[in-house]
Order: sequence, then C-alpha cells, then structure tokens
Amino acid sequence: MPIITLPDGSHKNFDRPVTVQEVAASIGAGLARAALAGRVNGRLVDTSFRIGGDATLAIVTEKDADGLEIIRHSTAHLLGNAVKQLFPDAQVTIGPVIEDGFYYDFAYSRPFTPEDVAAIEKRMVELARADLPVHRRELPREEAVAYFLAQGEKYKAEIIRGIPAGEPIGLYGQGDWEDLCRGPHVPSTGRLKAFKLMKVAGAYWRGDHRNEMLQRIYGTAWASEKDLKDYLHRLEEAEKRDHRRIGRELDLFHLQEEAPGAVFWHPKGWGIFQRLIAYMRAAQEKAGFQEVNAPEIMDAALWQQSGHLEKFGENMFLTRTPDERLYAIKPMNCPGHVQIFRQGIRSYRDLPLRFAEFGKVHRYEPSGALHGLMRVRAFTQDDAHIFITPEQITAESVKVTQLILDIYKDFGFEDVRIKFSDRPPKRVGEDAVWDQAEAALKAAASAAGIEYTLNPGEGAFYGPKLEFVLRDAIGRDWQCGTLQVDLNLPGRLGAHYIDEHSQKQTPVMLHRAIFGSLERFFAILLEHHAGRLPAWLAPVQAVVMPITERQDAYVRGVVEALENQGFRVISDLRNEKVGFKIREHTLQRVPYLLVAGDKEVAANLVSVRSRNGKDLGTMPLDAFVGRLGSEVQSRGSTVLED
RNA sequence: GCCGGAGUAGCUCAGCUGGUAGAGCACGUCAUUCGUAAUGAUGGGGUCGUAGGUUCGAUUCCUAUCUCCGGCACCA
Repeated sequence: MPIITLPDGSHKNFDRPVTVQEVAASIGAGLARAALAGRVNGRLVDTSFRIGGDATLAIVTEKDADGLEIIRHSTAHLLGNAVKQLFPDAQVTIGPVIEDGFYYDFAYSRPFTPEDVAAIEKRMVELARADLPVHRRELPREEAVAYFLAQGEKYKAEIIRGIPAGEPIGLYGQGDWEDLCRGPHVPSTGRLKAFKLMKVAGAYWRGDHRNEMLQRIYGTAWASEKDLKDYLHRLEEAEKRDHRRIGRELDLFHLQEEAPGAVFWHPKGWGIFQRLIAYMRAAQEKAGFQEVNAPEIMDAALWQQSGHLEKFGENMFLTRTPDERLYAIKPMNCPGHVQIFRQGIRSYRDLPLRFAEFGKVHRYEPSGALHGLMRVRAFTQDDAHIFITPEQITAESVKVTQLILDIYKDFGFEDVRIKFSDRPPKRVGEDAVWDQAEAALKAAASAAGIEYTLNPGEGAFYGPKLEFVLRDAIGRDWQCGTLQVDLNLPGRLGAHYIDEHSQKQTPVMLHRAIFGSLERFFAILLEHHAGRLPAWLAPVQAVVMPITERQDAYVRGVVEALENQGFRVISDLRNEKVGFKIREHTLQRVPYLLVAGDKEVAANLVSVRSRNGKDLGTMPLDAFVGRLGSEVQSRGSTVLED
C-alpha cells in the first residue's frame, strides 16, 4: 500500500503499486500530460516506473532542469534511431548530453556530409511527429553483449562488457530501434519538439587519439521552439563578440599566413597590450616582485637539463646556428629565472625572492589547436617565479592567491573559481613534501575565501597547482591564472641557498601567472566587453567633433585641453554630418563622443554622449574631465552602466 | 596531428554544367556646412590562397600544398 509523499509535503495513498504516470494523473490531467519522468526517493526514473512501497515523488516536466536533460538525452536517441534507419551499416557508440544539447558518435565507413545531416534531421522530425512510445527492457549482461554483437554493434558490445557484472543492462528504444542506456527517457518521441543538428566532426573512440576516428554529430534540443530560437540568437550574439572579428573591426591586430599563430599588433591593439603590461608591472612591483629579462634563445642543453626537451621537444622551436650549435627558442621562462637565481650565493635571508618577466615564449602548438589570439605559437606570459624555503610555501601561496584575485577584480571579473590539482601518479619528489605543498595550496585557496574544486591526479609532475578560472559576461569560463608549487626544477637546474645552519639547500619554486597569456587575456577582455573596453584601456577615450567647420577651432582647443590632462582624445573634423560621425565612432566603441555646435561654443560647453547611446547632456569641459578622470582612476567603465 | 568545411576587391558575399569576374559597404575626387547611429554624385581597385597537371582555353576539372573555420586530440 504505497504512500507517496509529494514535494509540497502532501501525501497520497494508493492501494496497489502505481506508476509515476498514474500518480501524475491522480494529481491532474495537465500534469499527466506534462510529465516527462519522475524523481522517486531522489532517483530519476521513467514515467512508466512502478512504485511498490512508500516513497517521495516529484514529477519531472520540461520546466525542470532534469526535464531538459531528459529531452536532450532522448533527442540523442532520436538521432541514433534516424542514423540507423538511413545508414544501417553505421555502428552506434555513445550519445551523451552536453551543455545546450547532445552529441552522438557513430562508426561509419565514410564521413557524413552536410547533405546526410540534413536528411538525418528530417528523419528525426518524422520520428518525433510519429510520436512513438519509448519502451524499456532489461537483459542480463552476456545476453546484451550477444544481442548487440549479432547486430554488428561491436562498440556497444565493448561498452557493455565494461559494465560491472551483475548489473542489469537497460535497453531503451522506440519502434524497432534499441540502444543501451541508463535512462530515463521521455515517454514518447512526440515530446521532442525543438531540436536542431548543429555540426559534424571527427572524434576519437574513447577520446584517445590512438584509436580510430568516429563521426560525431552535434545537436541542440530545448523544451520549446522559443527556447531553441533564443539559443540560436545567443549564438549569433556570441559571434558578434568574437575577438577575431572585433580585432579586425577596431583595427587592433591581424594574423597572416606567413606567421601562423603569431600576432601582428596594430597601433591601437599594441597600445592596449602595453597598458595591460603597465598595469601588471605596477601591481606586481607593489607586491614585491622584481622584473627581470632572460634570453629568448638559449642552448638546447639547458632544456635538456630541465627535462623540457625530452618531454616537449616535439613542440619546441629549435634552431641550428652556422657554428653547428643547437639552440631552443624558449617555450617557458622558468629555466631563465633559475639562471638568474644561481648567480652568486643566495642566503635564506634573501628569500622569498620574486622574479617576474613579461616573457615572450614560442611553442610549436599542433596546427589544429591554433585559434585567433586564444591559442597561438608566440605569446607573452606575465610569468613569475618565487624562490622560497619549504616553510614559506603556505604564506607565500596565500599572498599570491590574494594578489591574483585582487587583480581580476580590477578587470571586473568578480566571479572566479579555483581548481586544485593534486599529485599525479607519475611524479617526482617525496610524499612528505607533496603533503606539505598540497596543504599549502589548499590553505591558500581557503584563505582567499573561495571554494575550490578538486582535480584529482591532474597536478604537474613537479608539484600541485591551483588554476584560476574567470567567468565572463556571457557565462563562459576561461582558465587564466595559475599557481604551482615546484619541487623539482630548482634541483634539476642546480639552484641552492644557504640555510641558517650554513647548509646548502634546494629552494622550492612557485610558478605563477595572472593573465596567463597576455594575448589570450586580451582576447578574453575583448569578448567579455564586446569590444567596449573600459576607458582606462580604450585606445581612444573620446572623440570631439564640430557640427560645421565654424566650430573647428573650438574643437581643436577642446582636444588640446583634454590631451594636456593626459587623455587619449582625437578630433573628427571631416566634412561629414554629425550623425555619420556618431555612428562611426560608436561602432569603434569610443567611450565618449563630444559634440560642439554654435550653442556650445557660445556658452563654452561640450555636449557629451556615451557609446551606449546615452545623452549625458551639455557640460563645461571641467565637468567632463572630472567624469572621465574618475572613471579612468577607478578602472570603471561605461560598459557597466547598461 | 586527426576528421569535415572554406579560401574570389580592405570587409561581407554572388559567379549554373570550363570561354581570363560582379554587388553592397569601405577607399579616392567633387558638391553639400548640415544638431547626435549611414548626404548625394562620380571614380579607381582583383595574377579568383600557392604550385603543378588536363585542355585550344581553368576562378571553374584533377593532384599536391599552405592558411583559416568547426570539432577531436594536445596544452610545460
């Protein structure tokens, strides 16, 4: 006699086992129609799931996050079904739910063409319209393996073999199609109303590049047509923020064939880049860092010694000089900083010693990895290495973490997550030192007052690390900063200090980067702000323009006055209508547009407008100077106003 | 690196089955002196990514190659 407890705390009594669907129907016809699945005692189940005893139950509909996941999962099945109907020789593999949608990987003799994908989507729509009931059954493991092998589904059989013995194998399907699945699924295909196939791509079986490549079809699925439309609209908006597009539109940088993965910085882009460096230089100097500079090309022997050549030789730029000497263009800055540390005798009294460098590094990244400024072969790191005693790990880590978070705040990134990666199976160093290093990093994260997530076994071979992840204006996450404890390199490269007992000791080294790659951080900033950089970074902070050439002299005077205050200001005296100029400079994301007509000249004022289209009124120049000055000072932005 | 797609004017793109290319914007010139997101007229501009091949003839067909785009793998 099951007693069902509903989310609102009410109870329903039944005199026999009931299905989720029946409970929904007993509550209301509308809910019965809306039910996609149920959550029984916390576990997601199909609407056909029969409840035998007392239980809590929540009916899952498309309004729940769970409901949307189920829709996406079932749509992946719909895709599998359509592909098998159109391409019976294709083998199915896996079809999981991902952010905003799903994908399904198939093994097939040839890649799917865009035409194939159109046909598949059409078939999916037909299958959904047919409103086929979704059925479920269980098979013993060995039977399930035999069942799929008999259909030539080798991958499925392999997956099932990997499931622990004794666990029942659930098969879901519709019509005559069936797939291995944990479920749950929607009750019938008619519940799938808003989906679209997005792209085809290759993907390795089990994610391993040594395995064969499968055909992956990506799709998106939503609870309603409107949600689908909104999603596609969001994609379009995201495309408008693409840093490659903004970089071209605002004339900031370009890339060209002769230098794949290397940036040609244009004046405006380089100006922003230099402001980023100037900002960081000041911030880290205040935090006790000393800037250094090491050669970009050093004998390969040094990289042999550090271990980088062996591990990353394939990804390094190497050059043999006319004297037959092999050099490496530096892929990282640490060995250079260790060389500086090694000069002379260091005492424990000198520690912590903090070396920072805006180091330009070159890495021969795989061609397929290159992506605008986000992943390049030549980039600049705001790199620093801190030499400390083992006892100083905790205090110094806390300091660095706080510095990193403070700096992100200045850029308007308040939503920062920390990932903690601990010891990998293959590593160097004593476990006792690892214990200390890991504890120190955890303490640093906690001291910063931020929750961190664990990345077990993902640390570097030389030590654990913290990774700092920023969330941007449209909710995307970017891993930028890093703090790593290194128990290995100082020893390998022969760094020592003399301790209080006059004994030679090997220092611990902290690696830290805050922007990470300046090129990448630049791109993230552009996308975060959709090109509307805060005034303190903007290439041009204000444009002053006349209505007619009668005001040209006045405009020149205004520009000169603003330049004397240290602002980046230009005039636009072209023979164009003011509306045209407003449009152009707005598209160029200039924070402030100043207009002067006869009225302003007569009253010695300027008319001010923001790039957001806001009329800020007419004001004396001093008032504008105050406004822009405090905005620059606080690193605020007109972007944040709307 | 792997799978797929794409390279035509500065940008966005059109160009059917082979007969040496076209639009809009941008740019130049002229007119216009104008009040907050596009004034009008007019002009110039392309070895059709690169190298081979097939052909009387290649932007178009074939081969190789480079780069970019979307994924996968990689990321010290």
